[in-house]
Amino acid sequence: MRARLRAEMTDEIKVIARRHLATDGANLSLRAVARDLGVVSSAIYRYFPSRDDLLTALILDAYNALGGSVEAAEGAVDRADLTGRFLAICHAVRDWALANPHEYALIYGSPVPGYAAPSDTVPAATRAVTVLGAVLEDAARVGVLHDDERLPADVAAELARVGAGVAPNAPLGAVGRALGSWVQLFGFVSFELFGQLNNAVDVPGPVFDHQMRAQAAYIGLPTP
Amino acid sequence: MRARLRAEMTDEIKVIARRHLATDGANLSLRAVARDLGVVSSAIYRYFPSRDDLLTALILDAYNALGGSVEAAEGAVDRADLTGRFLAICHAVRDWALANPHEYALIYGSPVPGYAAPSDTVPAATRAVTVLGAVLEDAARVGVLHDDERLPADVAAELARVGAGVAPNAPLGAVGRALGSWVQLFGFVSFELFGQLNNAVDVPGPVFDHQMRAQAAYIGLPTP
DNA sequence: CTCTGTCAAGAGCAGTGCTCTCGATATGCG
DNA sequence: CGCATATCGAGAGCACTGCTCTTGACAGAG
Repeated sequence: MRARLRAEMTDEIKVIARRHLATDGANLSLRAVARDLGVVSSAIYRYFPSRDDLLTALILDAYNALGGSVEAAEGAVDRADLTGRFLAICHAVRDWALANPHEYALIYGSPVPGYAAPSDTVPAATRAVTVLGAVLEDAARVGVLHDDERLPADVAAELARVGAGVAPNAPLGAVGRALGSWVQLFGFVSFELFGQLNNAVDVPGPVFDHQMRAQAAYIGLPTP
Repeated sequence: MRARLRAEMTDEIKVIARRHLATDGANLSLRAVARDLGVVSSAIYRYFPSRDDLLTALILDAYNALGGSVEAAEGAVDRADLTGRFLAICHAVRDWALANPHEYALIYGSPVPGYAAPSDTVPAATRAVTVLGAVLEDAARVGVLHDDERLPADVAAELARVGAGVAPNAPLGAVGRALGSWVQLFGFVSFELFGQLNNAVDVPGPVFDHQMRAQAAYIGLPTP
């Protein structure tokens, strides 16, 4: 009972903090949140030991929101349509990022100095890439992925580590190409959101879609 | 004479600010810089109208430093070795970023909220990508680049805009693939620097080199 | 009914960006 | 050379920040 009030208060703080995040960016002011909540600043410390802990909670929520979006979008696609599932993942990431730019910046932008993400954010952060791993794994089971024989030993070792986590049965060459696509996906979204595409690409949407389709083919996913 | 003292003071402020940037991250404290300089905080305002203007100066310097590194690295490679020039660019970007992580975060990380980069940073920001454009242009002149006939009209239009700035004679398909490589390059560096590769890739160097070699081949640069 | 634990409020500390005023000092002009 | 002017650093001060500590009110348990 008392615990439920506490949970409601915690949620309300996070909601208002998210709203401030959307308007004022990453430099979140505890006092401003407290003002909006009609409460004195020190009261916030009853629920979050420090501003960094509030940020950590928001980061965790952001990772889970993104992961949930990706899971939902990919889950709505026919299991046999591997390229469609891949594209659903890519667009889910971009759409979520465009809808929540500051939360995206919070988790994929420059890390807050002096702030080290606690290790309990790792599982939440892994949710999205796990979905890609499942697509890769399904593609490997169907046998459409080809390998790359010319992998240097150290590269192969690293890719094996990467693949072991998300797609243990995919050929290493495909893991490498998928890693490149993953990096390109977030590189594109970051460029678009952080203004690096200004004076270059006016309407990024179609370009993004085309790039990701090309990546699907490059990974080796069948073109429907 | 008076002007030279002023220039020296301005430089000294930027040097100390860069040092603070390297230790404390992006939340640069004017007062701390003033303390290190043995001067009262308000004196800084004689040289920079605001903290944002100091940041802008640092951003401009960072863009130019990165651009200079890229130009130097690419310039040291035999003109005929197109893939070598491409790889030199990629490694120059990553090496500079690893050597100056906070300055990299300043220009390619999440933008400071409420801060809009003035338009005079654009030419400096363009220096690096211009070098890639020159490689692409040389490759087009030699005739090694192939096009992609299946470009949707809107994508082709955007790629034409991109290509017009840096490599007007390269086929649009190659421009698109190069754009993808560029995005992947910075995506990789950002992932590595911002800790997104933790728990996945231990030694990113060889993986990076392999990915960029694959990109060179994907763009269509000749494999030596 | 008392005791205990939880809560918000308020004061206060050290730090921040920024503005303003006030002397000191150097520069350029007559 | 002498003076007016422009530039400079120092200092005080404002409004704000995260955070700590103490104080007093209140609800639930025994």
